[in-house]
Amino acid sequence: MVDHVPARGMQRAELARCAGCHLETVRYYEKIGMLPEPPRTAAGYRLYDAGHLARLRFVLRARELGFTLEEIRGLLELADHGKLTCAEVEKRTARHLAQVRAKIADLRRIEQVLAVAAAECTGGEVQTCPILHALAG
Amino acid sequence: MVDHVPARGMQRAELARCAGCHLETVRYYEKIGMLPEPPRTAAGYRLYDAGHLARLRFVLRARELGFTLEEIRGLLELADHGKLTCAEVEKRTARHLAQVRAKIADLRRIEQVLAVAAAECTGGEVQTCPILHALAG
DNA sequence: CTAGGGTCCGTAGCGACTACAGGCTCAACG
DNA sequence: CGTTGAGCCTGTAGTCGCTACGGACCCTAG
Repeated sequence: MVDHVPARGMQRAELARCAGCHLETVRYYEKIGMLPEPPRTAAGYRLYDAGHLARLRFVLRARELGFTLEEIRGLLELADHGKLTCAEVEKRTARHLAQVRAKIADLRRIEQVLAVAAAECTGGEVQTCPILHALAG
Repeated sequence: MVDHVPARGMQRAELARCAGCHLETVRYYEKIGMLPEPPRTAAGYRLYDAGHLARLRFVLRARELGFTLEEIRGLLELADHGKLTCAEVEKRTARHLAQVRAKIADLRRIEQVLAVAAAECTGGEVQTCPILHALAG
């Protein structure tokens, strides 16, 4: 019985499936240096192990949390060079959190404008439509 | 004394300045059909009037409110074909508002994860860093 | 008459993928 | 053993909404 997440010998499709990402994303991350180049079979097929999977999962999770690939690259480089300190991670997280909060504030303003305009809409004439009025600024 | 927003004869830079967008955005919108092609001088310079300005402002405002250019194109087409009804505008706005709210919900989840992890961080060992723990999923 | 700005055009770049074309390899089935 | 179909390989182009750039005109002031 094969392990659910085999430690070595995964091909690209299996790695993607285990990590829950698109097949081509794996190759893309390799191309831009987010994943190391894996060893290959004689025929040139990539062979991934659990280390690759962990790294890919880290990248994907950080993406889910809204970090850019450049920010993630920074975190990975810290780790790769043994310079990873909790304080540094916290600093970068705080910066990112501020960006997330700014974005939320933006969207809430947008939501307000749209919701107010929609609520005012009485299905009347186009000329007096509050939504179009909001859109016209 | 020239009018602050001259009704005709604006060049591209002036239109962009009046609308508050980047110079090149004007040309881009024309290229993708969001703005009509304006008349030209003998030398080929574009000449915009108040109608162009109003349309450009509409597009920019809708962009600020998070509509995609395709969505805006749809609204403009309704208007251009005289099929613009308040009910239809309301329907599209409601759809967009739902997307905005979904995005806010996404970001709030992200904010929660990051804030909780950051609050738990005690500056301890990297191996136990709650932020990296959150990032590892 | 020349210098400087503004305008013209097409094209390339960003970020983060996704999709495709054309060719190889591999496992299974007849 | 041959064929078929799936999976893998590569490079390239497309997405969205701009922004930037290069090289050629044009227009005005000094």
